[in-house]
Amino acid sequence: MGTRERILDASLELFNQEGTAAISALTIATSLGISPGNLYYHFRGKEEILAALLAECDLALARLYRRMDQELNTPVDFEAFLLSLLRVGHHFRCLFRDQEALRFGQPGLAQTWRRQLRQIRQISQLLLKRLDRLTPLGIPEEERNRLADSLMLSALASLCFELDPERDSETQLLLSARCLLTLLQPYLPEPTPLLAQQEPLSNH
Amino acid sequence: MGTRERILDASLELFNQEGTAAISALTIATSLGISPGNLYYHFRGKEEILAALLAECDLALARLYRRMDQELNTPVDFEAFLLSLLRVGHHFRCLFRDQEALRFGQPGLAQTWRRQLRQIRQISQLLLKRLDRLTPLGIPEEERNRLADSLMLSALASLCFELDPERDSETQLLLSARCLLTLLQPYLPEPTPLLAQQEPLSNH
Amino acid sequence: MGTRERILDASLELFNQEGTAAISALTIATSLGISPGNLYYHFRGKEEILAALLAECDLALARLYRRMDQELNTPVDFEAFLLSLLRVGHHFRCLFRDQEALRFGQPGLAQTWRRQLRQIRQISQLLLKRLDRLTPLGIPEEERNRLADSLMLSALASLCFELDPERDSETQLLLSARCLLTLLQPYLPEPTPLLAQQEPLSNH
Amino acid sequence: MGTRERILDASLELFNQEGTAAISALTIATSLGISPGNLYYHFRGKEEILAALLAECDLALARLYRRMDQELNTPVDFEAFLLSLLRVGHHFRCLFRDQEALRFGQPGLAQTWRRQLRQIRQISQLLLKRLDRLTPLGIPEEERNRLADSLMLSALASLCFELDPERDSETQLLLSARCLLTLLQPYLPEPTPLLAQQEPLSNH
DNA sequence: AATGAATGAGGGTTCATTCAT
DNA sequence: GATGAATGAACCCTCATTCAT
Repeated sequence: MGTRERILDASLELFNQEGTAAISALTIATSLGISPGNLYYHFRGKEEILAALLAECDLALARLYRRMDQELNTPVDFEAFLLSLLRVGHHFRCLFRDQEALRFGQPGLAQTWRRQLRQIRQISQLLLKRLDRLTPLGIPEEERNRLADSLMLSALASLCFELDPERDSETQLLLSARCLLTLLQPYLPEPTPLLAQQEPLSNH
Repeated sequence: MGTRERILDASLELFNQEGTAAISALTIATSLGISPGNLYYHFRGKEEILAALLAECDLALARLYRRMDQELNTPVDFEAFLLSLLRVGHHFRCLFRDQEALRFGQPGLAQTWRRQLRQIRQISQLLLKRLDRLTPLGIPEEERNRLADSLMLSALASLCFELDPERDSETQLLLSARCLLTLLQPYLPEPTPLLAQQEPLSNH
Repeated sequence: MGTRERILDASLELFNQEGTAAISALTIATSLGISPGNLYYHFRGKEEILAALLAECDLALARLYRRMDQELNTPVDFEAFLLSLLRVGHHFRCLFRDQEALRFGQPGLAQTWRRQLRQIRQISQLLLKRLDRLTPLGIPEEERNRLADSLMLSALASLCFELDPERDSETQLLLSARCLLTLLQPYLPEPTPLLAQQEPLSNH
Repeated sequence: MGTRERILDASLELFNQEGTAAISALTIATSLGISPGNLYYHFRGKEEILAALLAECDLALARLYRRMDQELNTPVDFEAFLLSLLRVGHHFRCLFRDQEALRFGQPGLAQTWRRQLRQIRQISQLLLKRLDRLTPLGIPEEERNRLADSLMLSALASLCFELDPERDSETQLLLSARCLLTLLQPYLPEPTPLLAQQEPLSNH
């Protein structure tokens, strides 16, 4: 694996663990056993690393969105997608937690970030539109979009705030997904499989 | 107004505007026209200021919660409370946006922050419990709590992410409230007044 | 003496001795026994120190110019002025030697520098105009101005290049002054006192 | 053209444009489209490039000096030589502008530089000696040498300071030459052709 | 209460230079 | 001859924090 990729991986790991503010360029370099000069040979600084991670996240979401367009054919697929989305979000969770660095850093970075947020919003609205076609939700478009926004916000917040920090991350993801499905529950004809499960999440 | 209070006010203002990371102790002191030494006479550092703001937020929420216990008697009151909560959150929005400083700063601060998050979660669950008594939601307690979590997460996220950054903050608050009420809509016998309004938010 | 002044003095000393490029902010601070932070408390960086030195040089020349306007009444005064000018230039010689830092540094610094050069040019032209009134040089204004430019250039170059580096600086100044007066010799009715001296400069 | 020559040419170009301090080895390599390793294959560093340029300048001046010895037969030739000298100086102007790098760099470089300055001084003195033979200047040798020094200093300074930065470089050279000839004017029996011209430099 | 000069650790960044390929 | 990743020293600068006054 090339040095560039190793830097990105290590950075994401460290950023997720300790927050972007707490991690200096030197910390990243040291954790990889490379010199600071080498790190700056590959990235012009911490912000450029963040930008690269943002681009990676962007790409992962775009890829997921394209698959959604093709493969979302049953309500069960919907749940799978929700989990996939949450998984991507969790993988890049430092990006969602560190609003400040993204909003008040380089102007270019802030702009990219806003674009990405808009994209996420669109994905969530299109997701519900798709679901509406599979099993009509029985609400006007405007209300459906508000519902999509709420879902997105809940999802983003679950990445930021970790309601149950003591659980392992996989369980957290499932709990988050459950929470989101609960919001959709009233509009669906029957309970989703995930919600119907008998407490599989508590035996950890 | 005492210097201590002026420092807290100015800090909150600056933190909200530019993020806690971008604001140094000197910046705060300069913006107030006082010396850095004087700032350190009142607070041992930036983190202590954050801790004080956290305590203020805590207090405001506790006060609100006590009022809720007494005054939440009709579904209409519920909306008012939601807005009040959002307003408090918006006033202290830097606290919700800067997860990193709170989670990875002084251990004491991180602990206080986690306690506060738990308190907010409790408030939201009690809020729904109250609402359930006023107009039965028709769902089991567990589902109601998940719903409360989702509401809370959406609310927190709306403080962090600003879906419509071009709108003024009052409108943003109303839009957030609408989003949250949409989530409750299926469980309520009739549309809430806020949702029933004919597009009052667009003519600004 | 205040720290600010001590920094300027030490910087000028070091810049003159080893060149501005070779002297880092840390070197200056260390030579004064103060911390780098303290240096940056007084000046935002090396360029700001250079700018302050430039302003000091500017002031010294302006003061000299005002005196010239009042006190230049005999050809003998002229010589004294020439020496005073050379002395000021020698005191700030690093400014004349390090064209690059001044021309390619901060735009503001470069502009100030160009203004100063224009001022020096004016002083030299006014100096000759004055001299012309005291003892007519017998040449048209245009030629007189070219002569003034040549004098100025010779003077600047003598600050930059040190033709006799092994001599002490006072002797160098006198030799420079002699060189400049030689240029004026053909236009003056009688030898200037400095030129008439019988080799006083060689017995060192 | 070999890589070595291309490096020297590009370096001189960049050094003249932006100053030697502002140009790093990487900048030179990049401007040529070669790798930094390749640059270091040809030169051990920036200082060695400067040394090579210094040697080139040395060679150009020595060649000119030899020609002078043979071809300077009329006062008109004198003007031509002056211009040739100025042209060489202008071509290598970065060397004269960046005293600091040359004086405070490698000891070997500084020594070479001092030798070169002495050579230039000799050339200027021999130039005047030659001129004296063609048209007697009527001054003792000592005064003639001081005159030669002044001429040299003016010439060097005109390379460093650019009195009229807005003019193109060819015009600047002609103006410099005029300035220098003005200094000789009183000693010459008749106006030199360049000075006799009716303002040919202003209609550009 | 308040000042403001001073500290020093640490972060970001550059760059001359090397070396395996 | 040439590449380009890698090194490490040094530099510039910020900032939380202290302390004599």
